Amino acid sequence: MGCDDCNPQIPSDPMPVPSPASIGRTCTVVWFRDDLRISDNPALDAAVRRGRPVVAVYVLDETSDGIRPLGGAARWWLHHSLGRLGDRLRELGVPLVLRRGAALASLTDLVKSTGATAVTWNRRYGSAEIAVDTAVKTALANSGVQVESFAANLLHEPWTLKPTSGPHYKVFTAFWKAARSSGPPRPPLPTPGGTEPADRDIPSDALEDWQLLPRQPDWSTGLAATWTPGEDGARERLGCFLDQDLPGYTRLRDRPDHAATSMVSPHLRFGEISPFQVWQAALARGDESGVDKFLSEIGWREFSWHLLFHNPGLASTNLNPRFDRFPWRDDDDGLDAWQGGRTGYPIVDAGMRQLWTTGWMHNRVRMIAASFLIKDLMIDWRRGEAWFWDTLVDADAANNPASWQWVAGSGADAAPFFRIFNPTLQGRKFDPNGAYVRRWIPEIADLPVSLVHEPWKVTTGDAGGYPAPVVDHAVARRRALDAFKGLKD
DNA sequence: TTTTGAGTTGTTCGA
DNA sequence: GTCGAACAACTCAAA
Repeated sequence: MGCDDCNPQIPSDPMPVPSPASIGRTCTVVWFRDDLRISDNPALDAAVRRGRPVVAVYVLDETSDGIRPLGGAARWWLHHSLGRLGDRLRELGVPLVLRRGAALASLTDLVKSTGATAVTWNRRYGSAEIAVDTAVKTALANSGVQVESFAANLLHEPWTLKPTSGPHYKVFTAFWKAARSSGPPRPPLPTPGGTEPADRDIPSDALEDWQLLPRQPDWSTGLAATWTPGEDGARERLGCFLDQDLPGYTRLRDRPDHAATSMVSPHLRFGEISPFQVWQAALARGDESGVDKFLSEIGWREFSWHLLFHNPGLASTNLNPRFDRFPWRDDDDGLDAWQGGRTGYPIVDAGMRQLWTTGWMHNRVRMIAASFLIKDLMIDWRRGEAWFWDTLVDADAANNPASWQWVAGSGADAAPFFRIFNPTLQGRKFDPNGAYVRRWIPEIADLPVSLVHEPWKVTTGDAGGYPAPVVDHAVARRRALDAFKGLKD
């Protein structure tokens, strides 16, 4: 992504200063979740400030009620991110303990065995996660352990922004206006210094034993070539974006044939960088054009979490119940073609292949691919959401379903029903030379620009075996419009 | 309480 | 080739 030749202007962290070891003192446990960073981490900061040895723990919880299992791409990312986090914590004198199982049992066991007198963590906002955290807090408090939680992963706690009427914001513009006028986000916390070394013999799972990495087949080669999970990779990615691409962001952000977007989404997803850090770094670029546009993307992330907090069923239930009557088609062949990048529409297929290879898809192409599944194939948005959940490295519990519902028209502030993307026009408009589709679809790499987004018009030869369109867009569009008409009362 | 303006990302058709 | 209107109504948020 052209990041080798730039120097991020974000200062690197100071070296930790170890304190003298002490024996027999109580420790503080920091429970890491979607906040795999040591800088601007309020829970870690508070634990270090207590002046006792600190023990970090990550719990792979696949059993607690309602916790959504991680997708395959996310498991790959988690493995590498935990590895990096462990390294950085070790430099601070903090061991990272890995436990697998229900969070409640894992935490109470760890607290008991270490004799910890306090536990800290940064808040989560999904309903199942909140239920787990509440149960853990109650159990620990009942046994005399001090528990403290912090705001770390959103600029605004979801219950703090409220419209003058109604329970919560449902329109982005109003939400973001209120957010921005509520005062500037706090500055990021500095990286903590060293702590008293903790006992290193606390039993921990081995990361390898969790088997988060794909085997037989190992499909992660493209992911490894694209990403550097971890706090350092996050800082470098953001720095490169701000230095190189922010000035042209407004103009080029919709162009998948340019690397003009930040690609910090997976780092934010795993909390390797905080929105407070992103905010401060972007604003430090002064009033460069593109800053507000970029910050509003952070705003959409905030809005999605706001929606999830107030609508726990976001990933499974139409926000607009009228869509419960929508006549979704049961089309396994269509779904298969879409997932495999074989719909016959180059811009859709290029996106789906980019997703499969790298765990990421350009935002503009996500909209086109989602619109195609929902409107051209009339396949339930939940099927698409599930696929993205499994294959995206940046899928989070709020952004992914909120965005799918937005495209479907069933969500908050949603696209109007008549907005049906024409994959040919979108391809011509946002990939005018065809560089993006050629990169991901070698079958059509040699077609002239005039045909590269409409390979079915090729009369000589067979476009290298590239499939014919699975549906005729004009026909499919008509069909979708008729279906939407049926939703009226 | 009522009113009013507005609402991320588009396409097609006809003049 | 360009441009404006139509495409549905509805809900939200603030005055």
